[in-house]
Amino acid sequence: MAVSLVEIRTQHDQVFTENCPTRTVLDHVMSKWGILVLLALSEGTARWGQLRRAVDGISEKMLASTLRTLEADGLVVRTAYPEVPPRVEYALTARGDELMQRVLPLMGWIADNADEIVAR
Amino acid sequence: MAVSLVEIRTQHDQVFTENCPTRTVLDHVMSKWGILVLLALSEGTARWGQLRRAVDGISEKMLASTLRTLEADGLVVRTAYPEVPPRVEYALTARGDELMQRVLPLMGWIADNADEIVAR
DNA sequence: CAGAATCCCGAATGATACTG
DNA sequence: CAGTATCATTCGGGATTCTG
Repeated sequence: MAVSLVEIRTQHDQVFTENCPTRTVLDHVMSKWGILVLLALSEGTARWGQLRRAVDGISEKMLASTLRTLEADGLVVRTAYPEVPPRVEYALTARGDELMQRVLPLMGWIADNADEIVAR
Repeated sequence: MAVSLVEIRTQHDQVFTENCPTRTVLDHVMSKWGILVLLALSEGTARWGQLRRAVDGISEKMLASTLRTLEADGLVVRTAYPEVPPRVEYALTARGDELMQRVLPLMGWIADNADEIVAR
């Protein structure tokens, strides 16, 4: 796995420039809510209401639009069950799970170091 | 190292809630420009002009404010040399470097998968 | 060269109310 | 329960100009 920017560049000539697909993915995944929704889903399948409570502070509007973006990116799957009352479940796709394997160590580090960083 | 949200929670009771320091760090590091500036610096020390060119599309205003935020967070050091014309160098701190060790695998994965994700 | 200061617009976000 | 619709608002961020 590439562990330096130089290595990444050896395999991609146009990385992280404007209009590069990587910028789009960055915007979706690293967005304020995107990463928190993905984080919540990293624990497993969750329903709309669960996500709303798990992602502290998110509005219904932002949860909806974030989920739609992540679903369009193929990182999240939405499953609606034809029941009354309605039940809808969200889960990571295989690709989403792969992504979160890279994100979780980062989130762990942030959780460990946030106090010191913000304190200064 | 923590590799799941459950593990992270065992060590931190208030993780990723609103008003939690982690949210602040997330906003700084995962911001549109923050991560790209950090990425550019992961290759080593760089001057203002180099950063401006390395981070494609960034305005002077955003470069300045991003650098100030990252410096205040202790992730970047600024060194000004008392010369004419002025020379200023930016570099990752030890903490910044530690952070980027977690970020780079993620960026590599994004570079590898961005095309497929956006194509859909 | 390396910024700081100002002005300003539009997209992103939030709050609220409503619906299948 | 799981959303959508609408409106009000903020503020990220670009363009421009100026300075040590």
